[in-house]
Amino acid sequence: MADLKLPRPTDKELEILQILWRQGPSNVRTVNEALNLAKPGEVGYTTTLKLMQIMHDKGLLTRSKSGKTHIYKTLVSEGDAQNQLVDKLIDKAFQGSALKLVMQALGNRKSTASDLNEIRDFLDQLEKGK
Amino acid sequence: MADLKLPRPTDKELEILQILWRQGPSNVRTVNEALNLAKPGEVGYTTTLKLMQIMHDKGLLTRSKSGKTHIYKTLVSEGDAQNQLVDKLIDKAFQGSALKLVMQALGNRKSTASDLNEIRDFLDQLEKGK
DNA sequence: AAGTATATACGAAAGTCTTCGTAAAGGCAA
DNA sequence: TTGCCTTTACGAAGACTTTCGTATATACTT
Repeated sequence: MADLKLPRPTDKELEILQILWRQGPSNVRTVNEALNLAKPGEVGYTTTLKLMQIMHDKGLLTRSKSGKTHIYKTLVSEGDAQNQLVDKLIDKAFQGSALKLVMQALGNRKSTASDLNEIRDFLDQLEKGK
Repeated sequence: MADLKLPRPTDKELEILQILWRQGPSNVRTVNEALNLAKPGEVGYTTTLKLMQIMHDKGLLTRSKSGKTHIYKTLVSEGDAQNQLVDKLIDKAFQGSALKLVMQALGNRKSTASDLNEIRDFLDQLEKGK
């Protein structure tokens, strides 16, 4: 899967990627339905089609023909995409400091005690793993 | 300062905000110079001017005349902006889970031991503060 | 075969972001 | 005053995103 760069994943592109990550390879219709379920405003079928065609042109998706329809698959893993987005945010808004982002993310919203404990465990594992 | 919504802070807008957060109230020339210092590609003076005018129109900046020039100030605090960006990222890419974002941010880049300890302390404070 | 439903392809419009050229206004110097 | 330098204002171009209408192809049904 590796290191494909999503140059500037747009909002809609991200939504479509999310759907494909969850549903696995899908045709346009399925994606369009999921898109409309998630959000209030309707999105036309051809709009979704066009978006996915563009993503295919950009190399974000592959497709294969199954009968008359195309089945699309993502070429980026969710983790890779998340990492790139986090990197970008750290760079653009947190002076390159992951620590600052983490503190901001934790500080300004309510976390449950079990969430906090989960992070503690995670920190322990990180240090062990060295 | 409070809760002004930056609707979709663009890359350049963010850069300009960063500069204003660091330098404090500034005129266009100063901001333009800082912009060009930070990055390789030149940005024309009128480009910077236009961007700041638009940000003023959008309500992101105020300005006051000092002699012939305008002095611009931000209307959003850095913390507020960071929070909005983090919220958006959590929503768009981490299924609304701050925990997931934090783990991803910590897991996939190297953190120093003192960073990790700082986070532990921070977690302790969070729990105490309840 | 004809008709219907579903898919794809294409092109274009509207909106936004970034860029800059050019013109106009204000102040300073000779 | 005349001319130069700095600043602002305006407008428009080019790129990109999202949207959809329309046309064309492909299959299924009767």
